[in-house]
Amino acid sequence: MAQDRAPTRIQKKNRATILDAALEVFAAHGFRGATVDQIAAQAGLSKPNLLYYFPSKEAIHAALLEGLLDTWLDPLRDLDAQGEPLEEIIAYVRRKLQMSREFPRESRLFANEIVQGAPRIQDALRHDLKILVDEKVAVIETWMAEGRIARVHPYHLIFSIWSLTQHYADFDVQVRAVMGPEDPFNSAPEFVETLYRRLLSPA
Amino acid sequence: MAQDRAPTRIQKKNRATILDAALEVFAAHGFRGATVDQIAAQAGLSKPNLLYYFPSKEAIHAALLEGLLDTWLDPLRDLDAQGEPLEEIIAYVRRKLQMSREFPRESRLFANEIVQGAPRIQDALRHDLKILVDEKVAVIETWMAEGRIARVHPYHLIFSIWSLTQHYADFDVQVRAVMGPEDPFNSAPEFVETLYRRLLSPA
DNA sequence: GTCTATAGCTTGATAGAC
DNA sequence: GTCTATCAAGCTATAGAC
Repeated sequence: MAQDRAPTRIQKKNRATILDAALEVFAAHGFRGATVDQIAAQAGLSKPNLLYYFPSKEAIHAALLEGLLDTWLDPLRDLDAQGEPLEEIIAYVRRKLQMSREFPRESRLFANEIVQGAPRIQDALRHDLKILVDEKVAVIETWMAEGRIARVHPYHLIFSIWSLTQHYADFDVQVRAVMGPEDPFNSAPEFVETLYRRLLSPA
Repeated sequence: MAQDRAPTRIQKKNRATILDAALEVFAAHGFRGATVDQIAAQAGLSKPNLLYYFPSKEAIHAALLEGLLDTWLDPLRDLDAQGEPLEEIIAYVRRKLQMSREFPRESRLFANEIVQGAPRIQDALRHDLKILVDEKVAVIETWMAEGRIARVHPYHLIFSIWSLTQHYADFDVQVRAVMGPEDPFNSAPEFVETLYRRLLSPA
């Protein structure tokens, strides 16, 4: 921030514009592949002006990741231990798929980071992410023990939901290259719902 | 190549060493994030010596991708229309998971490329990949029409196999951050096999 | 707050000795 | 075939005018 006072409207607006531009560029080229020039051009600002709002390229990237991990995990947080097990999980899958559709850039930003070894968010994965997943795995295990959903490895169940749903954002070009003009998001929801109903319906 | 004659043993060995080093570095940092210096160091050569074997960084990357797409699709090519449908698909999933375990660097090389829009292999995706997938989708649709496996969207079925199996290579750090010391590959095969048996067993 | 100009570094690739 | 030295371009970040 340029000053210690509360940000003005212009400052808020410019920071938001920069972050949106940076999301676009980082998602498409990775941290190293993105240049400050590209981000500035995308944001409609000069390079020094952009660096007036953020001290460095690194700082822009960090600001993006920090805000995003929380948002990204919201659908899992909403998984309700008091709800009907199968429907809760299906609803989680649907929310996750919807995020891939609405926020593919955010998904690819994370994908870039994690494929390359998560050098900047490994701590967050080991702490925040692990704690949340462990908590929800406990819920799922209870449901399985009560025979309300079929028994499968709960961690792999969650990984499968992540991989399946994020695939449509992260590997979008490949999916579309194979499917042609048909929009994958038209048919994906029904497929994933069928998959998890058959996998988890009590025997 | 340095000369037009057939490569000597030393040339072959050095080219192989360079490609292996480049795979390591490109997989970990992406094309733009990798430097020729890093690759040379990893290969135990000087930078000019490396560029004696390949004309440019671009050429090394292209050589890697070219050789790899074929290998990567071999498991799908092996899907046999004459075999027992469910067992053929399960065997495909197992082979694919095994490749993620044995060749995680190759998986991440592709992941980096595709997440960033596949600028260098989009043509191969639209031609070679699409042709192969369309052919195998036809086989799967026949099986479904004959009632030998349950009916699901065949393209999404294949995407699900790719995403599920490659997730263990591409998102390895995240998987391990969540699961802790336990090796995900110990329990993954059983999970994916269960998943596809329940999804595809005829009603 | 925003710009032009530029410092200072990293990187891909080449020259030329051995 | 392999090296040291180096060039030219591209990059992040800053200086300083307005």
